[in-house]
Amino acid sequence: MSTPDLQRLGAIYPRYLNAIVLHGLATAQAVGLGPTDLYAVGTLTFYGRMTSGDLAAKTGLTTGATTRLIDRLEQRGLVRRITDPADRRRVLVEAVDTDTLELDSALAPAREKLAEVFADASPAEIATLTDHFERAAPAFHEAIETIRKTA
Amino acid sequence: MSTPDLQRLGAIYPRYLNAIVLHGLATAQAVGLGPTDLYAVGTLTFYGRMTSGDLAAKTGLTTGATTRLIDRLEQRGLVRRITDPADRRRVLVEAVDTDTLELDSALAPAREKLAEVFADASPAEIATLTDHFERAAPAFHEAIETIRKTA
DNA sequence: AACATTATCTGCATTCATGCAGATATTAGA
DNA sequence: TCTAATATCTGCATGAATGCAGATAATGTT
Repeated sequence: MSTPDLQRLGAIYPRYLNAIVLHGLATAQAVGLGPTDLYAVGTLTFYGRMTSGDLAAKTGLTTGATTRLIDRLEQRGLVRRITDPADRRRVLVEAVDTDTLELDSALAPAREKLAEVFADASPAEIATLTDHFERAAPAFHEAIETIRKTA
Repeated sequence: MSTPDLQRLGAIYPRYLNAIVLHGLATAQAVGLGPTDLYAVGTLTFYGRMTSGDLAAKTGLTTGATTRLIDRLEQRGLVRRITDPADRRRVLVEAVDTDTLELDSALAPAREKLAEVFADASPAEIATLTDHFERAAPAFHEAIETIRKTA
């Protein structure tokens, strides 16, 4: 690929990521949750129920801090604790699906504006973007693990 | 565009955004900064010097909290205060360019893995992605403003 | 010149997330 | 059965980010 292409990509990409994270922080603030809390809910929603320990690993918190995190989220009715019948030491945590969540209204502006962006894309372009997202998402997760191991 | 396309996009996109924000949080933790602090530096880096008040608006903090934020970042040598000669009440803040920053090493894993993802894309696909990023970034910024006004 | 407005900073207080170390409950192994 | 290992929880303490209200300094206005 040619250099001008890469230059243009290199110029916008960090700004793009910056904008997404800032939007994530603003969203958390809007719903009155800490960033970690909000994105823990997201993790549980997208990846399904998991043990408290697994959630601790995902978030990078200690198990004690994770207990408290689950406490906060449970109190808000965002997640639910289920004791694992197979191993009663373990606690499975799962997101409560709540479309009633104020989160929806906080995400609405982004949804609307992004809908416009995607609406102007051809089917082929949508496919290209989707392919990219499908590869980039796990890449970020791997990077997170690497960062945690290194640090 | 066809429904299957949109379904696939709708399935991956929230996970993709979740991954990016989680990566942002992990990065902040790795460099020992709060999320707000790290992304304030990013904002200053990408958008250039601005007044303390403008930074307060961008971050959604009060001016008092912003003063403290700048204090923290200045103490770390990440930003610099410059009194505006035209209006000496004002304080311009700018990012100190420091390639030496440990931030670079924290971002390295993501950079490497994303480089692989982008390397497999054709020039046309890169162009599609770049176009998208260029439109999505401002969309997120607009969404942030809308959220703040609403909340 | 006097006053109002604006921009940033400070003192004080509060909230909250988090770590750490030890406690408890459960399971696995010898 | 006794002991070790594992998973989560609790008590305690701490640090850190933030808001708020008032202080300070500079500018604009009449």
